[in-house]
Amino acid sequence: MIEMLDPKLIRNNPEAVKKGLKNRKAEASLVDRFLAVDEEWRKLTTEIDELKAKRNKVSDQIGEMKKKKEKADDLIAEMKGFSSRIKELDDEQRKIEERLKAISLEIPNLPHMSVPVGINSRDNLEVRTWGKKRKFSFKPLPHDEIGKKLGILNFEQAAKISGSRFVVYKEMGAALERALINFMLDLQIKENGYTEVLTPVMVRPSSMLGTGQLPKFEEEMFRCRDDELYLIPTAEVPITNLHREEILPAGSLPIKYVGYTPCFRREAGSYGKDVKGIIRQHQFNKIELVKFVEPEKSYKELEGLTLDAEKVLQKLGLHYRVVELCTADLGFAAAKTYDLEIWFPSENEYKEVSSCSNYESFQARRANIRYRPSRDAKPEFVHTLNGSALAVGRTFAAIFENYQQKNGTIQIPEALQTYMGGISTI
RNA sequence: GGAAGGGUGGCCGAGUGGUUUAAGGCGCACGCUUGGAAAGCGUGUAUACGCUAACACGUAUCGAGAGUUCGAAUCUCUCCCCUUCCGCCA
Repeated sequence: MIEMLDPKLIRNNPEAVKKGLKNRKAEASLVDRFLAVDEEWRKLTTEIDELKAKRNKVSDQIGEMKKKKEKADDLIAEMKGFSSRIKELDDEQRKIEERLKAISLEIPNLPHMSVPVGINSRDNLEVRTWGKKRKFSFKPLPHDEIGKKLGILNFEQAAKISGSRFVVYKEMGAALERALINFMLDLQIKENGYTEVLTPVMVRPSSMLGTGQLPKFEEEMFRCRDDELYLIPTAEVPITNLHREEILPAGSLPIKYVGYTPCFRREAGSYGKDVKGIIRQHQFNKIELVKFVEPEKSYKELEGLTLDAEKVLQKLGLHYRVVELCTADLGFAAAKTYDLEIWFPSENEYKEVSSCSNYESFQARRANIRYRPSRDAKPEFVHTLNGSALAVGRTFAAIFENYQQKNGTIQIPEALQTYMGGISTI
């Protein structure tokens, strides 16, 4: 049965779990509801197990007697109807399990003890910045206007072929997007030791369950009409599911993947938000880092993963800040999250280009991903982490804004020039 | 789109109602043997849950679910998945 949190943790430390839930503004009474149903389930399970033990024993006896050509009619008569009683209890048990599962699915992950307690996103903590805001001798334009003027971003044609929240990249715009993808991939593969994967972008419902998009966030995803397939909202889904239902052998951790995929999001409920430009699109490109690690190392690995993502911004020379999300702003499955935010001069605002999270065993439980600590040891759940490195479209927009010149051209960051055929200006 | 075949332990693979508490093999671990190794021989080798201080014990799991039966890997039904061939196609 899928458990979101370790049931033993809830049984043994209900007060600690409640406190964690309160801190992230989740319903703490979930704990008491869970414990009540859990108790019911365990009582019934013990009873059922005893009945089944008797059934198995008597059936064996009957088999033994038949083998010896003895009459077993009395025993068979005695057992008539026995299984139907078991079946009734089995049905009851199944109903209880469904209730237990429904409650479990509602329980979010617990914040790590290092996460600052807060009541909303204003309590997020800026942990460091890199670089400085550029000083402009002219009024910086928003990225979409720059793109339109240069004729390399076209929103009208995108709307014609696909509707709002889509964009067509042209000429050096398309080339820049492509350069960013290759640059980001190469960096993680060659310098940070990640294994490259190129996965399907359409997945089954079972994969969406594995990483937690289903059942809660169904309305956020695009689904095929005639096939049971969803378009992925992030590469986290196919990559984390690579090892679903597996027991990874001792010594195989950490496993580090980097993958490029387009991502698809319906953005239901975001009407009116980020309507201009390419900040919030139904389809966007993203490079994703995913790690499978040993539990005791996962927080060290989170720091490393965040630095791996930051390195992209540093090489591109983009000023950014690292924000640690407070308990109230954490995503449903995350225990701790750092966001990377780039400064956008046209709005004098920082925008998220990466979110790096430690899920601890939360996803591993759902997706049943385990490992062996040593050769003969019992399997344990891995810890999973992932982070964007980076959202390509937003990085593209940030380059437009931060590298724009007074004459309307855009400088290409040095690190990208070899990926752009050596040119230095658009 | 059409047709066929198949899902059994870490892997291969037997198994059509009761010593199958899943044969046998491979792999792996330990031991015996050896100067050392190989071979050979022997022993062991799933997961989850419950109950336990622990050992032990119990229950479930042969793709999933339901049915028949005292008893199902095995019989019946429904579904899922995989493979192959034909057709179409980048």
